[in-house]
Amino acid sequence: MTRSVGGAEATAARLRAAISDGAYRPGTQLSEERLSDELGVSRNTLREAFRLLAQERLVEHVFHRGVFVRRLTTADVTDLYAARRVLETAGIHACTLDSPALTDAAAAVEAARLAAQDGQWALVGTADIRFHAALVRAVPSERLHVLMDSLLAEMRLAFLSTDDPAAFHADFVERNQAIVTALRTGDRDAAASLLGDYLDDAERTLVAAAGGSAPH
Amino acid sequence: MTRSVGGAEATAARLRAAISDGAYRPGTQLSEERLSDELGVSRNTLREAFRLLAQERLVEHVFHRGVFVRRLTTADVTDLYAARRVLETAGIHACTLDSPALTDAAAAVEAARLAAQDGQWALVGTADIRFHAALVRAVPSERLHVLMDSLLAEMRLAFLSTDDPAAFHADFVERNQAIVTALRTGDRDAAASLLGDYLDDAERTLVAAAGGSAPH
DNA sequence: GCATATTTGTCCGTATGTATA
DNA sequence: CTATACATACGGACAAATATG
Repeated sequence: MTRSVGGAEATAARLRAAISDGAYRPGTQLSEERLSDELGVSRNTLREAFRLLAQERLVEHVFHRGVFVRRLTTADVTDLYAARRVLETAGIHACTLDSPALTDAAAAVEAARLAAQDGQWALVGTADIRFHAALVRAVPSERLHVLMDSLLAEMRLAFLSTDDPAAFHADFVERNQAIVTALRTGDRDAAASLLGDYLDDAERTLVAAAGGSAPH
Repeated sequence: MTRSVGGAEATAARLRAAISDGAYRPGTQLSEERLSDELGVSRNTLREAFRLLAQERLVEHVFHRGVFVRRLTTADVTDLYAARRVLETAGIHACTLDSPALTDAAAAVEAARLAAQDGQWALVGTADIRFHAALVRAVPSERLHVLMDSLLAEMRLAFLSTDDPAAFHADFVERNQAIVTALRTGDRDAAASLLGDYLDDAERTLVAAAGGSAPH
């Protein structure tokens, strides 16, 4: 289904990219009038785009006050990782040797490794995210896949809070590789254990980083 | 001109209830002009309500054709149960003896039993749904709770396809009780096993019921 | 295949209520 | 308390796509 260039979907995509890139920092207000003028769309269309982004929890809709780029609290980070543990662990246990999810996960690790060699840190981060999304793909439920994509989009907000988002991802390339290796030998319990450690460490790092930013 | 009772949120709530009650059968189109006149809200407000319901997957938005009450395919039912298995199993394993989730689940079973004695089958269905929602509450992630609520709202569409939605829920009251008993003795593996059987049987029943309805 | 009517998509202007300065 | 800014909702208008004859 193709949308017009000025449609709500396209507007949401532009804002999504801008937020992920850090152009609009967490906490900044997205004024309807200013943005509708800036992006060349009507207020109604912009409001529809806001609704899409609010659904993804990238922006926060405060009643009668406006729309703001979401600022994650430590509670948000904890919540996100609790959800990821459930989904990714289920993915590990549903992952068979011939599962396309395993192939995709392995490909993501390889892409991350190559990007790291070239110093393309943004690509490393994207590949890291793709790896975790691939794990959940082993569970045969598109609804869970959609949720996982949403959680990972929200994670990008957390990454923005770290001093060095690139280094954050780079540290985990080898650990992703270890998970793939365990899955390839059919040792799902070992893979689940490695994943659990991964998530614990990543959560600790991000909670520490988010601790500095005061809520609202 | 009748004064509108409320905004988009209230309009969505009214439509949600009407759909769950079967007033609008799956597949029927929800005309903008007719409904905005019927509910006493403007077209813009109604469209806003449609977006909320589409987000919950209760209605389907076809570009330039309109909004329809969602008609679940067998693939949808399978997908829903795959997602429920992941979430509810995680809830079982996160459920401790002093967990509020266990208390809520037990209360839901008791409410279902009382309603069944009085022949209040609609209440039995509501309590059954509340039981499964309670299980997932043991997982400390609000994002998963929201997803579970969304999945259960979608499940109501599947229940509408059964010949006798009331009997469907009534059959499972005792099995819910058995799960609670297992959890109270701390035997989470037994509870998970009982839950797995429950979900398998329920899925089979609904897939058989949904098999008759052909997709548009 | 074509012309028509109907329905949806988008945008505008305005009025009202609410929160903030 | 007043003034400002903003979100919410309404009604109308026209464009675009679809359905119908």
